[in-house]
Amino acid sequence: MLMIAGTRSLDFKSKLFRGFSDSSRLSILEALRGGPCTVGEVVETTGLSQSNVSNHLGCLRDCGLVLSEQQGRYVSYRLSDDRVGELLQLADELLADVARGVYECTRYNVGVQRTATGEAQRDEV
Amino acid sequence: MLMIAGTRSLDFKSKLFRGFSDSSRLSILEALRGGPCTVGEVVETTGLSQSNVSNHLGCLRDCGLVLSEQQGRYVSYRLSDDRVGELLQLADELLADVARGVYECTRYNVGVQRTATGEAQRDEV
DNA sequence: TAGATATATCATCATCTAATGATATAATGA
DNA sequence: TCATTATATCATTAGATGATGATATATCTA
Repeated sequence: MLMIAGTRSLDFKSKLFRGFSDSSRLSILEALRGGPCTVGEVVETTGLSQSNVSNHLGCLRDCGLVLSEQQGRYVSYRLSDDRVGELLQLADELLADVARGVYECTRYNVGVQRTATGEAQRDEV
Repeated sequence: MLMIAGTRSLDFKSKLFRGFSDSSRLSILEALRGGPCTVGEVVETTGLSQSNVSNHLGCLRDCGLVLSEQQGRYVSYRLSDDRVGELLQLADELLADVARGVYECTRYNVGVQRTATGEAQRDEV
């Protein structure tokens, strides 16, 4: 059996992409693209619940996509690397061309996320 | 409530990234990086089961990441856009620097995939 | 036409995952 | 110190997801 790449490295890479593969985490990353934010600011910007944001930020930090820094009783988060933003940008550009395909893809129900208040359901493409 | 980006476009993007967020799909995409392949060739290269590969290819096609072309009783698949490969490349480079974080991230058990024969479990980073 | 080959589809099931709500921890200020 | 604020942790639960195995659908060839 020929493996084209080490399964271990594929696991790493899939784990990396998994950081981007959830709309809540994406909204957090997009928020941080504008510069460092405290947890509270991310909560405010994204409309997600505090515990949810904290969990996702922990996930993103564990995976190396964001860095955190304690500042008094606040914790400031920021993207760990310019390439995180580059990946998001490249995805935007790719999406612009394959949007129809992604739109029609119904294999995953990513559009039906549960939220605390339902506010984040607003659609404004 | 201020949304930093349309939730609809975030859904699209998360769906796009979801195509990359599974090690089986990544192995398929890596296989196709070398050029077009039939389903059988992908099965051979990745060591995944035929129905599994077919399901994932269908997923990747629905999401616009690959294109398919019937050739007799074979179906040839290829990456839909150079930027798909670019995303993989950029991820490789980012991974090289944040590898420690991703390695230590234990929030997702991506390393414990079930396979038909277990052959794909071989680790060769 | 019949059999073989290549691919797709689909139900099932075990497992994974995100959101919630409650609670814990930590830092600040009165 | 005590109350408040900011963030983290964790168990629970509903729902999503990947692999499998059986089967269906073409397509080719003898």
